[in-house]
Amino acid sequence: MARYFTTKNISLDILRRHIERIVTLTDEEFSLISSHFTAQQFQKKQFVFRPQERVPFVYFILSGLTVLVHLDDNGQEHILSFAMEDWWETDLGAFLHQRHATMGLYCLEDTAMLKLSLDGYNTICSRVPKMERFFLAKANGGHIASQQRILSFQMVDAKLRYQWFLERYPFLVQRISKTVLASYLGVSRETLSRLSRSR
Amino acid sequence: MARYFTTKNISLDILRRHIERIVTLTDEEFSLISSHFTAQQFQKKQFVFRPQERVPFVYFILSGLTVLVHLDDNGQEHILSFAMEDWWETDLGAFLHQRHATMGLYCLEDTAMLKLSLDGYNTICSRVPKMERFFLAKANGGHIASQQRILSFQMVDAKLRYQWFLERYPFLVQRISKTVLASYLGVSRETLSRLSRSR
DNA sequence: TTCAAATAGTGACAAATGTCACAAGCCTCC
DNA sequence: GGAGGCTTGTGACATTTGTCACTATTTGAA
Repeated sequence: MARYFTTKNISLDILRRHIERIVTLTDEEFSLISSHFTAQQFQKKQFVFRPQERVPFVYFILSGLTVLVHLDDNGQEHILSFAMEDWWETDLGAFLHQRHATMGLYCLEDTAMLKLSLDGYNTICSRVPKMERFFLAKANGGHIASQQRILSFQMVDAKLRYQWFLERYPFLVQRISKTVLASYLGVSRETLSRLSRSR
Repeated sequence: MARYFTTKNISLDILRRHIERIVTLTDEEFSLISSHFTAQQFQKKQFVFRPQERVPFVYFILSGLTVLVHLDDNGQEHILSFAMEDWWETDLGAFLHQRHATMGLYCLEDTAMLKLSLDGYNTICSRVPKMERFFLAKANGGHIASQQRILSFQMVDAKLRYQWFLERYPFLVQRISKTVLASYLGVSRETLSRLSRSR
């Protein structure tokens, strides 16, 4: 039991440091905020949520590695984004509008998260208004990152996208399979295999 | 002069209705908000801002049609998004972080806008905190739209992207050239030409 | 350890797309 | 009305990428 509380407190420390990079908080404010988060663990190859399910939470990742995955009509998987330590992830549309998920959140590694419900999210925003600024900063950051990724699809061929990925996320390349990387880059596994050979 | 004020007031009515779809405002709140906006007109083929320039404003479009364009090292243009009546547009990264633009905002038609500076944006957010919720809603909407577009690049070939565009934006198809559409879809002009022929 | 499943590499071929070149049609401005 | 510019369509060909089939290697679980 002691171990449990220790772990939980460490998690909350990580969360607080993360938030305070954007807005500063009093102890009271943070204790109100943190009361809405719940810790949860997932194992490698587990889904946090699947397509078609409800998505009651947004997840703050403490450790591990997940992918946000879309399955198309042919059963093919497409990876929208990776999320790891210190990142927030969810199916944003499904979470905010309380709809069924169009994507799934899948763990590539054992992953520890703090989850926050929409109610908790709204309560936090109304009780600690500056948290709206925090979430706004995160949303803007996500939007900017998505635009960069759109550009990478329009501008450059698969080979250059691969090289960019190597430069930008060298630490990730170690942790994921080529199949997963191919799905993120939007090319077939075979094509990626040839790209990594020819340069 | 009378004409000018009339036009301006109509513009502000549009803005108010737009905001009040998300949050309700008192007259005092709206007058504080609107005092930070300035009307500006652009002609067809004009740049609102170019790559490498500063982007001091976010723009709310009253009428007309613009594209957010990126120029790559080969001088090729790639269209990130269209923006028309009732949409917000800017180079978000450049605006928020006061950096040089990586994209340009170009008018495909004569366009009327209301512009808002970062100072004005921050003032509005601190004086009328619920506006932070409004901007958060817009940012989230933009993020969700960008993710959809990433999926469209990963999932489907150019032909299907073209058909989706036809279904989703039939009104836009009337207003833009095939060359511009090709750049948005991420294919060459010639390929698009062949797609529209074969169905 | 051993066997099955997952992962990765590769060759052959087909399909999709880009690039280059050219011509036809349309619009605008003088 | 004509000249020039912009847009569009199209053919020929090269390149890229996907798909399929097969094999080798690694991983994981019994």
